[in-house]
Amino acid sequence: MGKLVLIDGNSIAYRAFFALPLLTNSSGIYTNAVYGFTMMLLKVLEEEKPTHMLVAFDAGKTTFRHQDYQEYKGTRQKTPGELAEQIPLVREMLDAFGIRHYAIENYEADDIIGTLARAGSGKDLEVLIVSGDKDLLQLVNEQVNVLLTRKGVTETERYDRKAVADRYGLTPQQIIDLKGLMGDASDNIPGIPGVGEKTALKLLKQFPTVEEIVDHVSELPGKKLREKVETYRDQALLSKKLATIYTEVPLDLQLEDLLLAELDVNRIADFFRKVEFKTLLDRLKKFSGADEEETKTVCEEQDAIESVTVFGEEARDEWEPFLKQSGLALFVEMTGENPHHSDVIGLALSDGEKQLYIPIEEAMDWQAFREYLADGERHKVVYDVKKTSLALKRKELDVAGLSFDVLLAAYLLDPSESQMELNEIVKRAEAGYLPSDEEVYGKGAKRRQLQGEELEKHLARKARAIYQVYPVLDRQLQEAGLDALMFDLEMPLAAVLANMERHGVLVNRERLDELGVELKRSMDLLQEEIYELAGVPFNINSPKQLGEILFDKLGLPVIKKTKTGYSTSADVLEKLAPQHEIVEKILHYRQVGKLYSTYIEGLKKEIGSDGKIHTQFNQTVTATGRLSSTEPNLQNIPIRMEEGRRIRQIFIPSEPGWYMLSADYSQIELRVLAHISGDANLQKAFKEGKDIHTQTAMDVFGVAEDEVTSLMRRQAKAVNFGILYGISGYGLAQGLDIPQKEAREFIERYFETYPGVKKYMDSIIAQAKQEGYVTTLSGRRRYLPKIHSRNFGERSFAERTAMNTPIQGTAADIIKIAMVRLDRQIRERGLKGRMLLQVHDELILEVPESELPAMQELVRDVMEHALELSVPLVVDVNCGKNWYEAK
DNA sequence: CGCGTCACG
DNA sequence: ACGTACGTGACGCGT
Repeated sequence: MGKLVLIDGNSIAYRAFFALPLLTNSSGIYTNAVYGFTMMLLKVLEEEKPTHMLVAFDAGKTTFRHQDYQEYKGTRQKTPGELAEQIPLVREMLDAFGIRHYAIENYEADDIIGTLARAGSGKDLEVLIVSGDKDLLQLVNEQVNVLLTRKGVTETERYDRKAVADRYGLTPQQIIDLKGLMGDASDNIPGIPGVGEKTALKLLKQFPTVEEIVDHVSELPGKKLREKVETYRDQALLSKKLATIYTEVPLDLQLEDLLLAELDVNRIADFFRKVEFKTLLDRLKKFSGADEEETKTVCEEQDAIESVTVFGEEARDEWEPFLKQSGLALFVEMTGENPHHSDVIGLALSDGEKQLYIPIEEAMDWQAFREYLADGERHKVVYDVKKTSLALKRKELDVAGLSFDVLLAAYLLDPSESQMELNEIVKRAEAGYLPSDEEVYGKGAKRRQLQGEELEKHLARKARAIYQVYPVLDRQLQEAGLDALMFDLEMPLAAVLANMERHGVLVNRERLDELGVELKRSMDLLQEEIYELAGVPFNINSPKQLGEILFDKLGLPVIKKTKTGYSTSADVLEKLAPQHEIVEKILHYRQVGKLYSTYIEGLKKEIGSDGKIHTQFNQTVTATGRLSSTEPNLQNIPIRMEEGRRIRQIFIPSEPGWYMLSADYSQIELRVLAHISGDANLQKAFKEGKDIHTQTAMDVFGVAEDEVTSLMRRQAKAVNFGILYGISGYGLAQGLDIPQKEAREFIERYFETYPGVKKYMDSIIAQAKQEGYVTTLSGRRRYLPKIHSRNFGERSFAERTAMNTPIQGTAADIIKIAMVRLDRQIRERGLKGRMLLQVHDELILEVPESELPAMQELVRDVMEHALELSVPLVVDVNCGKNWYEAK
């Protein structure tokens, strides 16, 4: 029996376009949709082994559906130009594969697919439909399955009758009824207003079709619902009709026309070369009969390393000219992930043709190499500059001229993909092929250290990949206007961070132990009391067991549920506190338990033999441009509650008589908002040095300063936070624990007071839709493909992100600029004090007593003038004998 | 290894 | 009707 695969061309191209970053090839042509489409196609060919195939496209703007309903797809946004221009290329690609594509006036791709699916199953073919559109599910039957894209283009979900039933509780035919009732915003199909998926499914459980539902209106539950169904009866029937795929399109092709011929690998390879899909050339192998000379050479060229030399003493003279070059790629291999606790194994260098592997002992013993490393004039390209320099400094090798980090470049080009592996970067840049670390090293327990030739070859391969990917990324950075951010900010910052990490923060071990004993005692006591009140001992840390005790045994009311059972989160427990004295004890136990396990035991494990903690500041993780901190995370040390705040007492200066100095920006994000929104009122408040939350309370509640109650200020503060996060009535209601209606009124009044902010929020969303990304003041980008999503939740999330990212990201830019400048100033002035930590809007330094006045002034000056905004930046500086006291 | 929870800005 | 506040990382539990 044969297999017919039918692809919804527009849908897949659209998915591919938004799933992949908007990358161009060297002639400036956008190719992301073609690339994604091709990936999907290769996957289907590989996994499904079809005998027949067709890709259906929509033809013109109007279809037979417009006769019934003129507004059909009336709200649909215009296809972005960057996508539209790729459609002819998609057709060209299909031609290269010898795959038929088809469009016909007056009908949509769906109808072509429907017609052929019926024809195919009539001819005893197994049929598989590939689309991103759930509507196609209506075509499912015993012979017809649907493959829906889930995330991106290559992650898919297969639907047969059972899968449709599991997901919707409906038969495939009823998908039409579902849409008839709930409508479809993206196609502008109205359905019944006020009926969503939930209500529609409920109705369809009662009666199987729209027709029967409207015929039995009187038997439906709820007066409102009956009225709605009654009023919109015809609209529902029309909607169903619109949603129904027409399966009798007059097609001028036969099933035989869709028969797949053997792939013409050369023709495909020509196309791939034309559009510069270098990595896809590799995958072609699987389809070719190995004797295809051309592709074979291309592929082998790409993954085989012929020339790797392992450095030995005898070769020293021979390799010295190699080291004279500037622009070599350098990769350093360590025994583990954490550069503070791992050892260096060896290094690999590449000039794109020759690769040299040097075991670390040899490297340290080779003078010419030491000179090469230390020479800032000879540039080195690396993957992860911070880790590389930490590794080399650990071996007391001087290093200079690490001038391009492909990891940082990849991050700036698309910060949504956190900590990209080298093979990912190479794949995206279409600059060759590299296996993933997981493939090479194995994962979990199977992870192993490579040895001998395997190690040498792999590192050589990595070094060469770095060399090859560098020019691509360098050009992409320039094209995106991200080069200044790269070379003037992130690269210099990496060096600053490396020094902070390497120096570490000294811990007062004695104080840590004291606090530990105290917390443990408190925990044991609370545990006893909780067991007593519960009448039975249980694991308080298990949400499952705790839920059973609170809600089953003690019968407390269930306020919120999670996927897996009762919610026992703090906000739920706070509401239950008045009902039973056990609740307060549990809250306290949780708090103390957290402090003990994360901050006492957790930090203890991280103290090194030098008595210090060396965190890692990750520069390529967050989507907004902030840093993150791991192993341990020193950016979330408690401060809000006094009990936890004392943890800060354990962090002390590393030299006797020195002080901890903390400098934090006051309201930096709201000031950034005032600047970028240009709102006159908000700017005025900051220029006059007002307490911003009090000012907001005065404006929003229309009262004088002395009439602002603490409740009003608290609520105004929550509104200000909400604004920064991309406000919604629901979110603010949650934050303040008030009805949504009230929250919406607050927001409305806020926007009346600060109309510039409202204007900014609207325009930034429009901009995100237009450009596909948003930027910070320094031009840092974040792509938001989901801003076009037809899924409300996804789209709303993208919109909030569009509002928040420029604010959070600009604040991140500002403190990063300050750090680079402060570091330079400290060195130029020959000061001994040094930066230790950064906590998003705060810098922590350790400083000798004699430098305190100068350093306070310097830090404040540098931080306040990192970027000149239309409102002043204000920095508070404090110092003390430990971090706790520097408040 | 995913989930719930909670620490921070 | 939809279903979230934005950005992170670490811990303990239980599959």
